[in-house]
Amino acid sequence: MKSILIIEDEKAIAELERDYLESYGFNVHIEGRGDTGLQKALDGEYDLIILDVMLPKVDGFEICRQIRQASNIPVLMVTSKKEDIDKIRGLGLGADDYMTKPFSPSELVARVKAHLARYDRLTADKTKRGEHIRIRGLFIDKPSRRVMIHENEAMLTSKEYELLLLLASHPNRVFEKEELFERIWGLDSNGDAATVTVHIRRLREKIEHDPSNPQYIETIWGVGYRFKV
Amino acid sequence: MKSILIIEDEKAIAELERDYLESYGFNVHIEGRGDTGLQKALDGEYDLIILDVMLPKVDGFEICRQIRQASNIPVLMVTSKKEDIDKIRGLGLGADDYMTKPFSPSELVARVKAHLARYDRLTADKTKRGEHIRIRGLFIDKPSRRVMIHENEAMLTSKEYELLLLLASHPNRVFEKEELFERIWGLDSNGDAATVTVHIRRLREKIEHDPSNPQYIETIWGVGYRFKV
DNA sequence: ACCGTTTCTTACAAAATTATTACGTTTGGA
DNA sequence: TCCAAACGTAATAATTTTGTAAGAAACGGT
Repeated sequence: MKSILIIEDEKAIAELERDYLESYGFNVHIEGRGDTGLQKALDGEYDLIILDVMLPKVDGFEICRQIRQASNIPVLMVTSKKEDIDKIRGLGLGADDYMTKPFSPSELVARVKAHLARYDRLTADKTKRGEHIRIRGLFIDKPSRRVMIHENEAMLTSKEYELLLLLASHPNRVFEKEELFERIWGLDSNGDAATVTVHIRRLREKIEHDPSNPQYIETIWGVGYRFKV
Repeated sequence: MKSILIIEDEKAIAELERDYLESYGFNVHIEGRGDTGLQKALDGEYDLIILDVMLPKVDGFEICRQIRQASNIPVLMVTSKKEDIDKIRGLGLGADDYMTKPFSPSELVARVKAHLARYDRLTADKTKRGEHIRIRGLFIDKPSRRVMIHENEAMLTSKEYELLLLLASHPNRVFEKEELFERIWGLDSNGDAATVTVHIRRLREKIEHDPSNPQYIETIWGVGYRFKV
């Protein structure tokens, strides 16, 4: 779940925003002052910050500048004065968006979603080409050895991961059980290929919606398995 | 110099945009049709695309979708129909911004600049720059080699600091124990990787709230460790 | 539809890996 | 030089993963 920090001294506005955002499944925290807000913002625990311009102690411009020193997370500035907009732009603070009060809550949610999506898109991009595999609802990130199945992380053991990676790296190719065993367990290993069956089963348990009717790893009778695409 | 592609069938509008953008030092190219525009867009020679929704041959929605398959460059959609805005959002095309005609040229330039700046900001290599790292409640200051954990300084020893820095410099990446040992102790070192285990333990003792349920440094069974983010 | 073969599925025990603690040695600063 | 902190090693405990076996189910050819 994404977390949003609202730095806003008008309690009524802040709570309205919070209620709306929470109803869309966001995790929301409110800070009423500039100084404490800045501290929270720099904690790095939030995915997006909604920042009022006029604040006690430290104003929104300064907070935005300081956030940008430390991170690139989306900052959405809010103001009631139209002339602030030019100032935000002119100062080159690096705010991602700005809205003038009053604004509709649905407009706020739409923008928040858009910014979060873009941020994910652009920062996920640093995973260079070939460092991850995406096939249907399955996502394999090699550097982190993580596997996501429809947004949820599948906690695979070492052997399960290697098995999946090998299969998914060669979509549709059929691997004999013996080959799988040799490539993952090693040529010298003394076990037998029945082990593969059990591991395939355990893997399916974790990545398939219905392990008995697998969508990803298909059994090729009398031969072995393949990753279906 | 940044290059901008305008895909727009109304010549007058396109040329107005072009003149204005050029006066701000941008390199501008105009395409009047959807199909040729898409081709140009996929060429990868532009830094930003201004995209009209209603176009001959292929419409703006489709172009946007296809651009997003291939890259993350900023796409600014333009339309004269207000209801298109909701459509752009609803479809989740990944457009970065949208403007309704008529709009002021200075507004256009301001947005273009903002999107280009953000894109540069987010795609710049993260690990290179920065004297410090901030992830969740953890703060690592490289010049002073100090580590703060939720406002409190953690007194790390040399090896502990190097371990943490290496891990935190590559968030989520899994390091094998052997690699950690080699990179911190040196290739020539005669010890073994079990040492890493003990140091990880000591490090956790200092930075984790509950060292037995680590929030930062995760164990990857059978492989090594990684800094979780 | 039957039968031999292959795979699925489950449960349990063995094996491997990491966590944790303790202790002796080394290092660097006072 | 002395002392305290840092470090490496080893032994043990705790935990997770893995291999094996055995009965059930599914398949394919006849």
